[in-house]
Amino acid sequence: MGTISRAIALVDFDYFFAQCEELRHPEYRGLPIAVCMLTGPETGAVASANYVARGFGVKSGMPVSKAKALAPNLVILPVDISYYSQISSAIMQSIRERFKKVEQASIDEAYIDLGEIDYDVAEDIGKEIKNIVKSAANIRCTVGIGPNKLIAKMACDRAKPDGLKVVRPDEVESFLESSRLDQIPYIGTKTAERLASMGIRTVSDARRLSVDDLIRVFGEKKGIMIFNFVRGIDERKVEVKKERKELEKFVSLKGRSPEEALEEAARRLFERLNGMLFQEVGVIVIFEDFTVRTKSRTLKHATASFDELISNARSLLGAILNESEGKKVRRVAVKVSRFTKGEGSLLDFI
DNA sequence: TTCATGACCTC
DNA sequence: CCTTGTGTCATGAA
Repeated sequence: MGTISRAIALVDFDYFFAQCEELRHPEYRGLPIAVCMLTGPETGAVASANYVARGFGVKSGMPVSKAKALAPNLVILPVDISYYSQISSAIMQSIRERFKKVEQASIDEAYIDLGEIDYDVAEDIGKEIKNIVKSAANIRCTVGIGPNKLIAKMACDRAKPDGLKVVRPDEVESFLESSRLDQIPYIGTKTAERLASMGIRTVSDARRLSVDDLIRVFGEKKGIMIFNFVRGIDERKVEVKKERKELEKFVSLKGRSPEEALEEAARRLFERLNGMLFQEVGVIVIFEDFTVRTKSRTLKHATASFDELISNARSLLGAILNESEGKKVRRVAVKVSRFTKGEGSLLDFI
């Protein structure tokens, strides 16, 4: 008989975009595959790479040119989000049919609250989850199980690909101590560097800092979060219905004027809105030197009108361009937020 | 409260 | 060989 305690599972579909492509292109199996966001025929960045490609050192975020240099026979495919969304929805639906408390965290991740449970049983459920994902769409995944979201996530990261890892409550301590600081969610490069500059390099080092010290350096929320996370404490709930808070659409200029690109962004954003009411409009401009400028405006009333969207977006863009004379624009985005329950509904999650 | 910006996540 | 696309949250100033 194992421990009976609350357990949360995180299921994460392995190298999801690339695995979806392997599904419909069996002929590429065994070859290195990179699914890329392409701006031109030869330029862009890797969004997802299969493990054959990763064996050559190909990683997400890497420029396509570099990926090609690393992996000679690299198969380069463009991102096809709507195809991956269909597969994701089918899987998520199957998971929801079996479990009550499911929180979809992204297109390829979901938390499942297993409640108070014997951890040996939880382990079997982990295997069952893997089977559900396999049956629903023939997709391989990794499942992490722990006493909270944090440990479930870290267990999952540790077990990829095609893995299952259970961290029991009494194993949390040693599990954390065997983890690097930057393997803790929300401790990214910047935070890790900041900690390193203070001489903090391991989880044990970080535990020696007081909450007050952490708050002084990282601010209240983040300071408290780091304090708790390095101790394996995480009270976040599995939230079954998460509502989207904002939606934005980026567009590259590709020779057009910023105004023309803005119009396309607004149109495509509006399509996805599907009649949803919004009360805030924003514009984001990314310049050639990668600096970012944003402007946003709260409207008097919530609206679902395209005319209001585009006219506000235009004036915000004008204001930004005015204040940044002559700088060349790379991309523009239109953003809407402050949704209110209207007739409409947002199309698909993510 | 509004607005701007930055950090982080990660396919 | 600097890159593409979203979304959330925190913070600080106005």
